[in-house]
Amino acid sequence: MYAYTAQSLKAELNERGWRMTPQRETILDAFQHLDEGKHLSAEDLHECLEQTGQGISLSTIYRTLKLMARMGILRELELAEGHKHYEINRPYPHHHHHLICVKCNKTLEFKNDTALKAGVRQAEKEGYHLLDCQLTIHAVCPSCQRSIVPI
Amino acid sequence: MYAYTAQSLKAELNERGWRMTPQRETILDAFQHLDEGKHLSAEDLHECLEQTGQGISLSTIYRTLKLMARMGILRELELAEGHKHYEINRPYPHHHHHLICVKCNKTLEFKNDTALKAGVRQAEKEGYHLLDCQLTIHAVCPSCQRSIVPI
DNA sequence: CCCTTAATGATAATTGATGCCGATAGTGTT
DNA sequence: AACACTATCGGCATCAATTATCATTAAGGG
Ligand SMILES: [Zn+2]
Ligand SMILES: [Zn+2]
Ligand SMILES: [Zn+2]
Ligand SMILES: [Zn+2]
Repeated sequence: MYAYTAQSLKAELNERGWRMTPQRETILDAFQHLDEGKHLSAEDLHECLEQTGQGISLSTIYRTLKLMARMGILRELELAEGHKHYEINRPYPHHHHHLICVKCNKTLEFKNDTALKAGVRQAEKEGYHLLDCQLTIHAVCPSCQRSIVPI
Repeated sequence: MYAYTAQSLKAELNERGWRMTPQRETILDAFQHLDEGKHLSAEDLHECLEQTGQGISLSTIYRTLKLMARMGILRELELAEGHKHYEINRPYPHHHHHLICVKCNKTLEFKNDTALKAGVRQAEKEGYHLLDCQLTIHAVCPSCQRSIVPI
């Protein structure tokens, strides 16, 4: 969980016999310039890059998101919309968690070092190499509690 | 997050103008008798009930799992296999979290009251009605760290 | 017991994600 | 700088998990 640059990503890829490509750099760059609190799905990213004239095929987007998540560069989030979202995996003290309303899908971010430390400690204890640690809260937000809409 | 019975489920459903059905009771019962550490997908549950002669259509299974998750009776888990898993949402001190190897999908359960409390406190602070709180750790297990298989 | 309508079951449709393959282009080497 | 090797790309076909549809059934309140 450290901050990646195009250079350090290339180094890590080459070390494993893999390659740096313009597409991978573009995608890393997109996430590095994404505002805190924003999360992109594969489709989101695809459209977003299309609009800035940096179009990348959807296949490559899916492949790269999965690759970067498994390298620990991106966090794979299961919010409440039926598909994965991604954000860059910033180290402490930027690390945060998510509070999700299951009715309206509104998502709040919050920080909690205790939970983070608990995750780090548990991974260490079991000898696991940590990639990401997220405290996810499913709940009903105040306005949805008042609404009469079923479930 | 309290322990449901067929009676209390019926009461809560009726209160919202919904109905208790044999299928819903069967599914609640299946999860209540599931060993700790077991997680079922919709397909798993479908086959499992089929074998004990309590067959329920897959449509109803999907509908009921989603309903119960949104009522807070079941926890919806995003493990590492591309489809959702469910388990009953037991209150403290049975409440637990998951440590997942992203390479082999092996999943360990562990308890951590600190993380649970942090989640409860955060939900309260924002005025959210808590349904579930899970600390999910994505990592690489010791044996997968030694393996040469790419990512 | 009856009426209203929520819920079921069977099937079709959707869709997020992956597999495939010929074409392209990084990387290490000569 | 040119080359060889092969990882990666783009476009498209495919898969599998989930959702939508709708006629039929049955729960629950009066
Ligand atoms: Zn976030
Ligand atoms: Zn809400
Ligand atoms: Zn569990
Ligand atoms: Zn593993």
